[in-house]
Amino acid sequence: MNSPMPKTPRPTDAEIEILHVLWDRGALTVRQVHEHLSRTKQSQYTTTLKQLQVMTEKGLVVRDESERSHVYRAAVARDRVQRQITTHLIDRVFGGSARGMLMQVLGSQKVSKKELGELRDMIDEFEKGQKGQRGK
Amino acid sequence: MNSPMPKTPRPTDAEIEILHVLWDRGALTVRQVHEHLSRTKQSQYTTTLKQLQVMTEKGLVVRDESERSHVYRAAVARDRVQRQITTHLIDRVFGGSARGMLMQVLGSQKVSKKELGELRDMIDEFEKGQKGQRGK
DNA sequence: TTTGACATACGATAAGCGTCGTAGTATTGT
DNA sequence: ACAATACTACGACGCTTATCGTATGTCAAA
Repeated sequence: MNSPMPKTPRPTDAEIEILHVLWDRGALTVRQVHEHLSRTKQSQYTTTLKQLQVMTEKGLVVRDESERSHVYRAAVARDRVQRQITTHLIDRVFGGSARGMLMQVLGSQKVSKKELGELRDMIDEFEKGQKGQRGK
Repeated sequence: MNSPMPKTPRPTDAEIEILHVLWDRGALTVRQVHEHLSRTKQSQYTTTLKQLQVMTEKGLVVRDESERSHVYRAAVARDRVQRQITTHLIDRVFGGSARGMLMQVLGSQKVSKKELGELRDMIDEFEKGQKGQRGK
């Protein structure tokens, strides 16, 4: 059988920034994407254009060329990318231990008390839902 | 007051691989580091050497040149780097939401049932320990 | 119909990363 | 003493990322 999933490359930081815009707003023209980016950072229009063109080649976005102003939309799902990158981080930085990474996040100041409560609820959910999951 | 923390740059993937060796084994010569790396990947000795030299300039490792074979050790703590990189990921990929990232990890198949239990214990720990933490 | 606003295409550049070869110097074994 | 061995320094190369300028095409308004 041939490869079922061409498997897009991990997006770079700049690419993720663009993907966030597309994930949030759907299909946009280059100008619209550039508009949103300009709120935070400052860059030239052609930079955004070029970025989108490269991302098209990588398969990260798809382009509708039927109109004069091409319309782009994300070709990769947000949670797919989030998982892809997170998995890579766990492997490289935490030696493959998801538990190690969770401890790190819990230990840092990035999670509030309220969020801890929510998190425990989530865990209860998962424990209930997934019975015989493959353990590591 | 002057800058209190020179703040080392985020290590690259290749650099992290080397740091793991140093973190696990303490102070090593280039040859020793290269030995360990050779178990997994295949590369030339001078590649490891150059890498270590660059890392020295970046402040990621420190070098003892008193002997002919220089001895390197990590200049950045493992958990510091782990936090640094994880924080960056949360910011760029999850829009600053640690909770979002935790959900992603919990949702993926990377955490076994047993680990979920451990994780809840950890949460209880943290909830008990840190009373008035600054919420997000 | 000419001109200006707006699009895309594409080449160029600078910086960073990973990799290696080669040169030069010191150490050691015969 | 000298050849083989081991070590560091360093330049170079190919690749990717991020950024931009310029060329060129299109369309509508004056």
